[in-house]
Amino acid sequence: MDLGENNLIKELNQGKELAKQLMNHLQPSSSRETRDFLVGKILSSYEKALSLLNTSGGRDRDQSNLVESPHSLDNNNTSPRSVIFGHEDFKHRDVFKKRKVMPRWTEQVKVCLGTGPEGPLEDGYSWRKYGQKDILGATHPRGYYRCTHRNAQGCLATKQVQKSDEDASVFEVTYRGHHTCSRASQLAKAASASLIKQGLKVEKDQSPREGEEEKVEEEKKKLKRSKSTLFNLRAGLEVKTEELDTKEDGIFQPFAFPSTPIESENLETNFFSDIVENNFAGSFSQPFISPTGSESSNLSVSLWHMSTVGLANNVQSSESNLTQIISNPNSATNSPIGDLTDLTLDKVDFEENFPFDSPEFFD
DNA sequence: TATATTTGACCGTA
DNA sequence: TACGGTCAAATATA
Repeated sequence: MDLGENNLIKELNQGKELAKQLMNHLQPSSSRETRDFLVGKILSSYEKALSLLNTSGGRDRDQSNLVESPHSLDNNNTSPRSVIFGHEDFKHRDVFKKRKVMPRWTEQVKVCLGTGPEGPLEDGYSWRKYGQKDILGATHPRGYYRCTHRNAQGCLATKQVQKSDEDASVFEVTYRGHHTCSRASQLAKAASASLIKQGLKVEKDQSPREGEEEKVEEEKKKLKRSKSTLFNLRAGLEVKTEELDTKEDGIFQPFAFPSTPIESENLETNFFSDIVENNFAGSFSQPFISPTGSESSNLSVSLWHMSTVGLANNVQSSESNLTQIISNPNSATNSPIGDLTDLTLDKVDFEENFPFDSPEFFD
């Protein structure tokens, strides 16, 4: 085992532990900033891990796909709410034009959304549509999207979005490739900044300064649209557990929202409120504006992405599983990790992650 | 004017 | 040869 592998394992383990902590903080009493921070750290950790994978070549990637999962997640598909997270799909190699062989990751997120103008779930990244095809046997065409920063930063992440045949309110989103653009790091930065801002007691835009009213109004408009999306999302959220190709890769595991009505409600409310109030609207570009006066958060999109990226690669927790953790909020208090105080804040590279003087940081 | 989307053509694979 | 994925010119939008 070389240094790179050690680092990779280290990053993945860190991400796993952070995810556990995050789960413990998915309760109303927990600070949103805390969750933001954790999400940011998770994203950062997985991005680092992915970078390591990317630099280790296809062979190593294939090996990574065989990462042993000591404990398979419960196939608790009976949960009323679940989201399916992706897996590495090495059958989907990009064979177009016989390019240089490049490992691909395929992550799938199946979510239920309204069919509003916003379209498929906003995931915090910016995408550009580059194609659409009618798929044989499918009622709806499939849209092809690539990262907006493909040219500028060589980010090769793509995704495919297709409306479900069975339920028009369901979008099946397949992610291919991981973002190498700065967006991912920005998500982490924004989350961390949110935490810092809380510490600095920076007031939100309840009293916008001169010249900012217009921007706030624009944000409100976005928010309004986003809330519409959220409404549909929440209304349409349902258990969508599907059998994925676990026979081959064996690492794709379901993620279940809590089945307990009360906790489920609480979690969902907070979770999706975050999505709507902060992220769907601006794809993280306006993380601190909250016309409703509620706390701002990058949690939702980050978590969403964390879920699709992080958990997809994960690698089951030795604790067994996030499904169990989430389904049983009480586990939070029993967790050996439990408190945020376990989080080593001093590990945060503030200089690197907090370029407050950067114009794009608080845009 | 810059950026994003649409859409028909093209290419490789099965 | 059908199909899925991508390209790129044309068009639309901000």
